[in-house]
Amino acid sequence: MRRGLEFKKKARIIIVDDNYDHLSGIKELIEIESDFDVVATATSASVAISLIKKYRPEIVLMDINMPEKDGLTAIAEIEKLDLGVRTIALTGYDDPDLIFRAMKIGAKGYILKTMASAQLIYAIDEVANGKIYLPATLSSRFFEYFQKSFKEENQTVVDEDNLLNYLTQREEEVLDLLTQGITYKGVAQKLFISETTVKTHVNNIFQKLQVNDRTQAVLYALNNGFLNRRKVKIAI
Amino acid sequence: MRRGLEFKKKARIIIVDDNYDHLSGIKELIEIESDFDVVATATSASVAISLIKKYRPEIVLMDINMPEKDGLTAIAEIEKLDLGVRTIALTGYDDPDLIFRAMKIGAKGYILKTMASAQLIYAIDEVANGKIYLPATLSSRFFEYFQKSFKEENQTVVDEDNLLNYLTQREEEVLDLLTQGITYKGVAQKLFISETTVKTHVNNIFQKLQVNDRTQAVLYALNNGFLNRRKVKIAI
DNA sequence: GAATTTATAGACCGGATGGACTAGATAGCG
DNA sequence: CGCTATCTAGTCCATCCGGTCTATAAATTC
Repeated sequence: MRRGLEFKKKARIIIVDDNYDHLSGIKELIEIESDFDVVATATSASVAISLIKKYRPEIVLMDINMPEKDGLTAIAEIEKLDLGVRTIALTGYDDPDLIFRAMKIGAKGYILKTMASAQLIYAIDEVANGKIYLPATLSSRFFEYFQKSFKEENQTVVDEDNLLNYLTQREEEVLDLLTQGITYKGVAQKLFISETTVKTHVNNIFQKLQVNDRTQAVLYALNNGFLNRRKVKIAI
Repeated sequence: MRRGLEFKKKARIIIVDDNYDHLSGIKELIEIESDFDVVATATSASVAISLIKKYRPEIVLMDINMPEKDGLTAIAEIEKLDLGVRTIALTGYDDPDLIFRAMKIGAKGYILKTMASAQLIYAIDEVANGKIYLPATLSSRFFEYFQKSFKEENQTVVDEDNLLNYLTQREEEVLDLLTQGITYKGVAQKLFISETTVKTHVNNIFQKLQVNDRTQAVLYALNNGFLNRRKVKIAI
């Protein structure tokens, strides 16, 4: 909408697939069924990256299942180049972990090879227009995986027989300051209590967390979600 | 498909919205346009939770923007109950952060009030069938936010003027052991060097990281992705 | 070959930390 | 009221830690 120039500009595409038959199949499909311009193809990730540097396409269709350098690593590298190239992962598997990793490293779309050709064209269109596109089915699978991982994280962090639960409020305050790398004297000043009191609290903390020194206490606190406790309640 | 019983079973729904007009509007819409069964409605989150415990619906439509207890907190609580209730967030805002937080805490869908009624019915249908549903537009926004957060994470962790980069290999080994809560004597034994050597290394580490003690050094290391350095390369 | 960096190690010192006790004040519970 | 938990504070003592300075061998760089 900004300028007339951008409007009818064909998106330029590079296709990467180690299987040459698939490659030419997809190429033909795109050339016949759509308005996009396939400027190059590659059967390996390393060649693809050279081509991308050379042609600076808008879109890259990347097969994930390739020998040698796999597609995910390739996508990560492309993202690191930061050329504004938008990559769509293309694969036969709808494994949630694969989808998650692809989206995490910056893929702008994820399409199954078994999907209808119209879907592929649509995906390219959406991605070329700056959107991120996941078909509803895959999106659903992604979110299941996404939510499961968060659920597990919350459980291990919040629940369980977390020794942090045995700390009194004052002890938590002291530990909180310790996790900021503050010395006993500093803690005493901040809490307006004597240094010996701090030491008493600290020793009790050691007992309860079953550790021997500050560093271990701090590490225990960090590894067991001490800092997250408040956030969980306030932020969500 | 499994049994005749499950096939035509109407999904039972509870609707929550602090605005009574919206509430009845949505209720009517669902009753007229779909086959679902609105078993109850509520204008506050706390009432809603009681009703959910009582009626055990399959689906809850939850308005996010409510005074008192907000919808996100309510969704989190419902998820904690673990009753198998599937919640769909319903709101006027397509703020990516809101979408992200809703999906993170376990919402099974996210619909804008401005969307067509057919979309709402479709969403309920999908969610009732065990899927997670985000309209393509919102899904796209979610992923932008999702990828941005990962990109930032990687940048702050890997690059930048990270003082950890100035450490020698030996110093890194020492720091690594310190981040495990090991004492100087222990480090000396593990590395087969004298304790005074460890102290020398540690003092150099303090200088380079510009900190004053072990705890601060460990905290610096953890906050600046010391442990991730290896993982970043292996995992992806 | 001289200069620099890194890893090693020692001495000395003072302050910080941790362990083991004791103990008073306060608040809550049965 | 007595019991318990919590917060407070103290003493004594041994050890650990951090600061500073010096020094040697090996490796690297110039």
